[in-house]
Order: sequence, then structure tokens, then C-alpha cells
Amino acid sequence: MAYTGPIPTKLIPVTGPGTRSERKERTRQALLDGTLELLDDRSFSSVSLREVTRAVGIVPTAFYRHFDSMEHLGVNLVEMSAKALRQILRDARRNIDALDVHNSLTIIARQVRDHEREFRFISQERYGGAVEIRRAIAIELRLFGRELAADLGRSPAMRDWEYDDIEWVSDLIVQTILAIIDDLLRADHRNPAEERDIIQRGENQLKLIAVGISHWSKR
Amino acid sequence: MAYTGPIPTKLIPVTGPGTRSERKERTRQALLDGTLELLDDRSFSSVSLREVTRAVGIVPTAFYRHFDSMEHLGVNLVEMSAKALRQILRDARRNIDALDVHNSLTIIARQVRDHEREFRFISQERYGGAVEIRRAIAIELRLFGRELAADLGRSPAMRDWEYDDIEWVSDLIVQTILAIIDDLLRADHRNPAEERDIIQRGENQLKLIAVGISHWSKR
DNA sequence: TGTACATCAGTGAACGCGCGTTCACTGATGTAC
DNA sequence: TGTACATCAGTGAACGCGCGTTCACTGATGTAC
Repeated sequence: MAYTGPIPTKLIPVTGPGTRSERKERTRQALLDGTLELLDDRSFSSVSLREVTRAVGIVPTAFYRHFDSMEHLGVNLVEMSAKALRQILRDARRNIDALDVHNSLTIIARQVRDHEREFRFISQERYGGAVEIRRAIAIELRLFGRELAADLGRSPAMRDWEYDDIEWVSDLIVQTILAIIDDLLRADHRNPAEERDIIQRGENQLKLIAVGISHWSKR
Repeated sequence: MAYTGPIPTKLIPVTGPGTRSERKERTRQALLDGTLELLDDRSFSSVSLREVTRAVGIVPTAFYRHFDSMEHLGVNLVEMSAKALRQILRDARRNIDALDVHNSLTIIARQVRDHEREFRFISQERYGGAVEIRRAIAIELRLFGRELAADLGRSPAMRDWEYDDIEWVSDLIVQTILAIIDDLLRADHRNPAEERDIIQRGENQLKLIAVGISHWSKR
């Protein structure tokens, strides 16, 4: 009856100094981080509550001191990951109409490396996750799409476009950036050439879209 | 100890006329179809072997007469769904360089409606699925990308492009089509206006890419 | 500062459940003669 | 055509397992006076 599966290599320490509420917050973060760590090669829905508490080094029942259910933890994970996403896409926005696409993608690549787990989570659960989680991600992505659209509307290239048209253009750009991020996540870390290739291809794709924008004439 | 959850509304009949091997094949198909049916609002990894056999109306142990494991069934499901995907994307190819994008997307929309479950499966498992399933899908999508690239290379607009460049263009197009398919899957069936909007937006996006292609100059 | 009490993060036993998988089986279908 | 035997899709009992969740608890931390 005892658990005989693999034992977590490294427990995230939840004890130590601080006030009671500080330590509680630390356990909460450990649950979030520990779950993200388990997700490297599996989907969120396949991770059990007991596995998460095992990884963190607390007893299963203590989980409920922090979250109502795994689903609630998942939604919190989306919020946590969305911060990294917002940052990355904000950088992309800043450069996309400055036409410094290359620089922008280099920054994105570095951030993907720094927050690999967060992006992998978003990518994996965007289409395959539970309804609540999928919706939380969709909201975040839509939010960003609208921000980008507002930026594009102010850019010289699209100043006189109608808002409806700006929207499908920004969706196309977001979707392309997300595909690049996904390629970067799958790239082999020990092979810098692979990453360079992905950035080069993405750069071309975004530039093609930019060329399309500048020659677009509404029929 | 007895199962008390929801009882499947409609068993797929596995008995009836035919030779033994015909009936076996029918059960096999029922297992594939039944699984796909269960996937409407959940991920493949959350579906259990027992659930599938329950939906089909056979005993759990009989499952092993047809598949070694759920993972094997999943790979077979990819192959089954890939047929629908190949067909849809073949139609897209036929029209993309004829610039009859609108007609092409209308055909796609109809096929998405006719093979909703297959496409939903591909979409859900493309990023979120188990390794084997994800790889099987990736292979299918790459295959199509290469087919489209070959077509584009023969088109007037891209006749003198280098193959490497054609490749990232075709990837961009595939990815855009997949995003449109995904939007169509999420659209409300009883609202034809929604589907029309999605097609219109997709048409614009693909045309923008076409404009980009025709004005592209390699630096 | 010291004391008495309240709070509450984490514990550990226990539960019933659905799971995948084993095994020996049944009985209709298929095959050889 | 009839008979004797082989095949094999589906059966049903049984198993040990990890799961989510309940509950009463402990003991360190926090608070009021």
C-alpha cells in the first residue's frame, strides 16, 4: 500500500524562518513551482494532488490549506505564467513596429529560456487543458492581442486602418509569435545553431507579414 | 464497488452479422469512435481504458484483443484523424495559389463540420498530448507542410524562391490554417454569422500573407 | 515582560473508488477431413 | 454434407494500487491582557 514510485529528487523546503504567514506563502509558492516542475513532460490533468504534495514534502491533506482543488491551483498557475507571457509579448510589441524584429526575437528567446516551464505550461494547456484553465489562458492571450492591436493602430504603417482589420492582423502576429515560442521550447539547448535558425525563420515570417501590411489595399 | 457514474447514452453495437473478423474490425472501430466521442470536452490522457470499453459495451479485458494499451489506441486515433486532416489541407493547397482563398476556406469549414471530432482531437493533443501521440501528430503536420512547400515552389508567385525560404512560408500558412480550423471548432454551430466572420478573418490573413509573398525581396 | 488562550499549517489514520491487468473460462465461428 | 477439433472475441472474478477527501489531532506561532 505504501508508495513505491520514484521519489522526488529535490524537495522544495517549506520550513525555515519567517512568520507563520510568510511560511504559508512559501509553501503555496512551492506547490505552484513543484507542479510546474512536474509538468516538464506531462499534461497538467495527469498530475495528482498527492504527487504535488509529495514533491513539496507535505502531507496530502495539507494541500487544502492552500487550494480548494487541483483545478484552482491550475488557474493560479495560469496567472503566474501569464506574467512571463505578458513581459515577453510586451517586448515584442515594443519592437514589432520599430521593425527591429531581430532584436525583439532575441529578447524573446532569452525570456523563453529563463521561464521555460511557464511557457511550456501555457503551450501545453492552451488547447489540451481543462475548461477553466483553457479559458484563463484564452483570456490572457486575448488581452495581449488587444494591447498589440492598440499599438499597431498608433504605428505609422497602420494609422489609417480600421480597427476591425487591425484586430485580425494582430491575431496573426500573436499566433506567429506563439508558434516561434513553441519552436524555441522544443529546441535542443546544447545546440545554439538550432535556436538561431528558429529565430531567423520567425524573423522572416514576421517580416513577411510586415511587407503584407505595407502593401495591403482593402478591396 | 459497482460503477455508479453516468451510463453511456448510446452503446455502439459490436454484435451483429458478418464473419468473426468483420465483427472484430467493427469492435475495433467502435473503440476508436467511442474514444473520440468521449474526447469532446476532455483530454485523451484523462480517458480510461474502462471508460472506453464501457462506452462500446464490452468488458474491460476485451480491450486487449484490439490494442496493447490506451497509448496504442491513441496513435491509431492520430492516423484515423490524419486522414481527415490530409483531405482538408489538400483542398487548401489546391486553391491557395489559385488565390481562390475564399472558396478554399468554405470547403475547409464544411469539412471541419463533417469531421469535428477528428479535428478536435488533433487540436487538443497537438501540444498537450502524450509524447507518442504528439510525435505522431507532428509527423503528419510536417508531412503536409512539405507537400504544400512543393506546391508553392511550382506556383508562379514563388517559382524563383529558394527552397529554404519556401519552407518557412509554407509553415506560416499551415499554422494560419490550423488556427482558423481551431476557431471554427470553437464557433457556435447555431450561429452561421460567427462562422462567416471566422472565414472572413482567415481569408484576410491568408491574403495578407499572399501580398507579403508577392512583394518580398530577399535582403 | 509574563501568562493564558486562540489560531492554524501541517499530521496521520482511514474510507471507498475506479483504475489497469492477470487469469481461467465460454461458446460461437471457422477449418480440416 | 456431417463431424471433430481449433481458434479466439468476449466474459467475469479477482488483485493490488494510487487516488481525493474526511476527520480529529498536534504543537508552534500569534495575540490580548
